Amino acid sequence: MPPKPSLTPLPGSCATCGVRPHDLFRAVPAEQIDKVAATRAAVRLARAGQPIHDTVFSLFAGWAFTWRATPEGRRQILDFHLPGDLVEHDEAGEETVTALTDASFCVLSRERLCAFMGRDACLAMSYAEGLSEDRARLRERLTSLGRRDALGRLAHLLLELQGRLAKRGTASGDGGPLPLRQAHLADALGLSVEHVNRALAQLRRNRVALLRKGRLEILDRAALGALADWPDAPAPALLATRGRARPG
Amino acid sequence: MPPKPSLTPLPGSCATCGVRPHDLFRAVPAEQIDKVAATRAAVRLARAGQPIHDTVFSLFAGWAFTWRATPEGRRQILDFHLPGDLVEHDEAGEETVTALTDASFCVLSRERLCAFMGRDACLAMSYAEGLSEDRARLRERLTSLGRRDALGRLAHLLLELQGRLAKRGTASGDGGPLPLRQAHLADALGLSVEHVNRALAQLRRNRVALLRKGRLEILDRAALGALADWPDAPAPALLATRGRARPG
DNA sequence: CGGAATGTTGAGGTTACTCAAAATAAGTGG
DNA sequence: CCACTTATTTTGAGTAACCTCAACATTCCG
Repeated sequence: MPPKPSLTPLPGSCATCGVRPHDLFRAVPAEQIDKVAATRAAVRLARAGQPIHDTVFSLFAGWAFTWRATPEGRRQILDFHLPGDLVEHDEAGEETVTALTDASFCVLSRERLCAFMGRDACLAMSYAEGLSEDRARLRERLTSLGRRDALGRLAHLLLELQGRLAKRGTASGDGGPLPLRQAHLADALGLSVEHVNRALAQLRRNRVALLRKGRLEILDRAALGALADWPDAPAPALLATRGRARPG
Repeated sequence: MPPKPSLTPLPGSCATCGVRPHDLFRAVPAEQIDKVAATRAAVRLARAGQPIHDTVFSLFAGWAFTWRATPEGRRQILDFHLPGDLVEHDEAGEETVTALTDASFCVLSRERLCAFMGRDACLAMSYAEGLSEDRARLRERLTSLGRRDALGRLAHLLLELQGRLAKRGTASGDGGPLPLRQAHLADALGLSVEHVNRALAQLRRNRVALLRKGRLEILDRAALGALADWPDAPAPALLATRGRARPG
């Protein structure tokens, strides 16, 4: 028997590539598609859980994530990558990229890409735009880890991912595919797996959101948004149980 | 009597600007300096603690920081800005920029800057490089807030800032100017002021680092690095007191 | 069917928070 | 330079959120 066939069809030519409208090359006019194709060094496939060593690639199908290990064997997930995302990392650096699901991607030549960007300022700006979005996302996350409690962090991340999926047409308003294990959530949110589990249970119990079998179902978007925004102020008791009641 | 004179001399022409070697325009050749000057809409000065409403500017002297407010009146500091940094933000967005010290800066015209970058791919790449550094810094911070304890977060931030200063020649290996209040540290690290104070006290007590009167003095760089890297593993008991001793 | 990975639940401990107050330092007007 | 006010730092006591450890249940997959 041949190896299990990929669940994700391989990308065809750049001209017909389904994710191109959302990726780095979205601004490149049709007649220059061949230049895009020229930056492509290879098309590759990674199984779920496998590290990806290529230092520049454009994700075509599947999810990936970038993380950093701690000496104690823990990890901090720095970002999740969805189809269409450009992913970059130094081979030398402390950061690692791992496939979250089976994933296929186009490996790009850093040299050729840089050369292309050096000539085409629009492409360079499109690249900058992507970096700027990354930064905005990281700033949101930083705010989460710094000033939101477990429930707020979780709600915020769920909404972030749902929003990114929706932008690609992969998710509707009330849910979408979300192939994360609770361990991934924990490592992205700076929490323990057990605590994430309890927070998810709370969302489930209160019919706010449901995560199971790789799908997220948002049952009460307003409540989820209120939690994500911030623990207390904007949410007028949409959830009964936010920890035990305050003494005062 | 005229208003208290600024402590920071105003920038002269772009050609002789002291921070240009470290800023966005570092790659612009000498004969095109006039184009740089053309993107400059104004030179302005902000007093310590004042908000800066300009949406694109290049910091010339002094410090600033970008932060986000929570409905409860708390804040998360997202980044600190040093001389030479390009600072951007949406006026509409949730983020605010505030001068940390008295600061002078060149306000840039977003239109003219974009036009310049649209023509000059090198400038666009230089801009992208800055964004990439921002992202790397934010990733480090995210790791701090997610997986490091208070002492680790503090050590890491102090080293980060010291490193950035050193790159500009403003700090030496064993210290430099650091005009932050403990409240800024707390809001950047996701801690309470009191806890930051205790952590600083511990660094002081153990002769690792000293922060007072707007200056940081690093007494034991190795120990500080060990703390920053991660709580336990790489640090062979350089500090006696890391919380109370473990029972086991 | 059996093993491994993942999810769930409980008990007890630790870090960091909150509240409160005192001690310093930094400004300000006289 | 001093009296006064205000901001910042420091210390303490009690508490809450989250963690760790340890089982156990469940799902996944060969």
